[in-house]
Amino acid sequence: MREPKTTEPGADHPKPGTAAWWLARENEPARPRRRRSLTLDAILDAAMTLLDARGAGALTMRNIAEALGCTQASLYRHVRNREELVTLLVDRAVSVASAAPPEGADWAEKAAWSARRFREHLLRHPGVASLLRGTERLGPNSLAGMQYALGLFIGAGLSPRLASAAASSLATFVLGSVQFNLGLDTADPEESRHRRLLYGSRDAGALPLLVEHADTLAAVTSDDEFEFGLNALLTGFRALAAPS
Amino acid sequence: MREPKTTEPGADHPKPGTAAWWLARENEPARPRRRRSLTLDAILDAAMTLLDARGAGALTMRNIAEALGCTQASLYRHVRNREELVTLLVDRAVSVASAAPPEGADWAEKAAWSARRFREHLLRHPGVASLLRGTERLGPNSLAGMQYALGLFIGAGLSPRLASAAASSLATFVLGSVQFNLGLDTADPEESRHRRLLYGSRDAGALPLLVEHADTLAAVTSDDEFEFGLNALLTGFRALAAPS
DNA sequence: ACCTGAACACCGTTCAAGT
DNA sequence: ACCTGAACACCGTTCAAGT
Repeated sequence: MREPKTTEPGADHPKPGTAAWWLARENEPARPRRRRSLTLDAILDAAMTLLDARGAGALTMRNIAEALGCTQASLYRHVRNREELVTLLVDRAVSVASAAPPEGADWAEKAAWSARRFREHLLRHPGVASLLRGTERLGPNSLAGMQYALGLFIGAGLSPRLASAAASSLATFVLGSVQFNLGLDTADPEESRHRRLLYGSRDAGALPLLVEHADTLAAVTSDDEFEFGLNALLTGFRALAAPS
Repeated sequence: MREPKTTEPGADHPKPGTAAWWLARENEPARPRRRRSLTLDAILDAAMTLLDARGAGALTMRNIAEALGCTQASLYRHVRNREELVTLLVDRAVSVASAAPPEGADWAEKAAWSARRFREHLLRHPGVASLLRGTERLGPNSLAGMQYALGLFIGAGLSPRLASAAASSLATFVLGSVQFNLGLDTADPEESRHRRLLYGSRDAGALPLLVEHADTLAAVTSDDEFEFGLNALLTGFRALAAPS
């Protein structure tokens, strides 16, 4: 947001989160292992604590520095800018995705289990969900999740290409369903009541279905939506995997 | 973000985008129709122009005011805060969703047409896509889209409840697939090359499928992902609508 | 009744100067 | 080599004062 005056931003360095950036990162000359009081891990830990405790709005360089007892400027010794910090934080926060589902289940049950688990993790850490867009999923933890999903869908009979599309679709759906309901407690009876009022008071000529089914629509929770969509996606995967 | 010192934010007024907020909005005493040089519509027009031309990062109260030739403070006479402005802007920018698909197509083809059209609209206006989260979809234009989708899925044989879940799932998927690839041109050969390098250079012990299929995976575009996921979702809807 | 000017409390980022 | 202090150019929001 605060770009330097003369140079194009990112002309020198790839944008955090891109493949080029992750690649460049591991080819860097392995930070001189001096006695450092401040480490990248400590910064990310502090950032994660802050994010969980006070939300994405409180994730500022000043607050992170304060939590660590250093100055803002010190952070820039470990991180090129805030975007880079967020990219690293998000990949780290997403490690749960590679937890192993119960053995003995078929591929669809395993995929559903992982998707639900990922969603629950994000619901417990809404700050992470709110940061988890734009940023591409190419960090080590995201890649581990991708490897797992690929194995599942290839095992189900999809080509590597389609398995990749299936894995992305599922991740997109999980993330989208959390983000689209962020800060919106659809299970809250007060919110549900307001939605019923809103639907019911629309113009019945223009929006007849909303008016007619106001009660039903207002009662649908984001859990319902998620379960239905997950079910539909996996059913679709199964159909598309079956030999035509 | 800048909350007043003593009072809880939103203790007085509902959060922009919630059902309660949209309801409260239309019950307000219909702004005294004086000669006003500055109107809400003009503000939203300027904001939209700014958003398209310079992106979400440039959508500041200062820039909007400058474009209109007024001071920042004047904006607050028409809008309670920036969040409210964004909520109104997003609903307005989403009106395209209610365009009518070709007649004579079946419900699944119509749904696919609308989904593609919505996605293309968002891809052409990435600024809108980047703002279109959190904010719930309860504005007039969102509701029009919902009415349309409900009609489609009820016509396909789903109950109103499931039709609502289907409509939400589809919207979630479209939005998620755009946001998840924001600023990431998967069709860019340079980006694709970097992804191939990244996948190919992983540890073959831990991530064998990524290494083995690096070429294939790097070639998958976000268009491919979207088409596959859309197809899967609609196939799933069809299966779940059919009498078991 | 409407709009402005000026301030307030914040941001991310940089960099000379200290140790 | 590492960290600090202090600044710079921005934010959103408020409010007394003007017209």
